[in-house]
Amino acid sequence: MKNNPLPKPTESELDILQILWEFGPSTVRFVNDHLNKLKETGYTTTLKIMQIMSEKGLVGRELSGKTHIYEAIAKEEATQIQLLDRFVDKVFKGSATKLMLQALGNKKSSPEEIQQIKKFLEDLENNKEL
Amino acid sequence: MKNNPLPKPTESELDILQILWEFGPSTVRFVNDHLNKLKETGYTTTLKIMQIMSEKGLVGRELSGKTHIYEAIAKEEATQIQLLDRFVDKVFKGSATKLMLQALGNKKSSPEEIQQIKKFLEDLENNKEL
DNA sequence: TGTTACCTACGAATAATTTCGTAACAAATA
DNA sequence: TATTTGTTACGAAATTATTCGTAGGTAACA
Repeated sequence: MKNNPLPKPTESELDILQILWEFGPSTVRFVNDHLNKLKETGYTTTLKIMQIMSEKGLVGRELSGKTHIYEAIAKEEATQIQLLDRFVDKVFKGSATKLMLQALGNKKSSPEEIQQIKKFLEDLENNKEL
Repeated sequence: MKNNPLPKPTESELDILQILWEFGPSTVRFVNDHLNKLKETGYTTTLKIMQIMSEKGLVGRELSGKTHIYEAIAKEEATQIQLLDRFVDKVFKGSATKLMLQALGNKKSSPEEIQQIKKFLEDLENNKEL
């Protein structure tokens, strides 16, 4: 039971977190079934990784009957921000603007999404506190 | 001398690419010195990774006297886009918009940068071809 | 009861990445 | 000439992440 900042999840761990974030507390069986829609993964592989995540504090678990129910402790937004920060530094030398222009130029956004972003930018300009 | 798509660079390889992108063709010594401003790294470690990058085709090299001059073959923008695509999929389930709102909300952008992004968005709306 | 079906725990194999020691060579230098 | 310095090549150790086999348990069930 450490009290340290949560470690950066590995790729496999992130796959599992995505499922826990989307569906809430789940069994290994449930997570593994969903994982297998994405990529072939053995049950004990998923189990092992979830056990490791539990040791790291990324997830919590409780016994329900004979099986464990796992729950994400790492929160979705906080994890995204943590990874985004690292990524911007590593790949865009810290320039979030560069990243955004690149993302905008490359991935197609719908007119609605563009509106959404514009609105957000205007809010940002009008009110520095968000 | 393969003709395949360039592989995704590892983290260490990316550190080296950043230096080659910034300073142009360089020796191992030069790259290692710059790397050491970022993190302690032995000379032969850097050499080894650059040799591997050469095998993978991420960099080219030519002999100049007795030392090699290395040059990035993987281009900066193309590499950033490649990594960004993967990242958006993995971390934001493919939603570039979500990523941008997060990046905007978290990293502080200057008014000039916000203007730049707004202008870009307007161009996007007016003219789908950029 | 015995067989099947699930579950956990855990060690170990595999794979991918990073680090570094050592050898060999050549050029500069004391 | 002998030593120091700087280079490449290469193998292998170390580290980190992933995968999986196997053992042991319990519950359902034929």
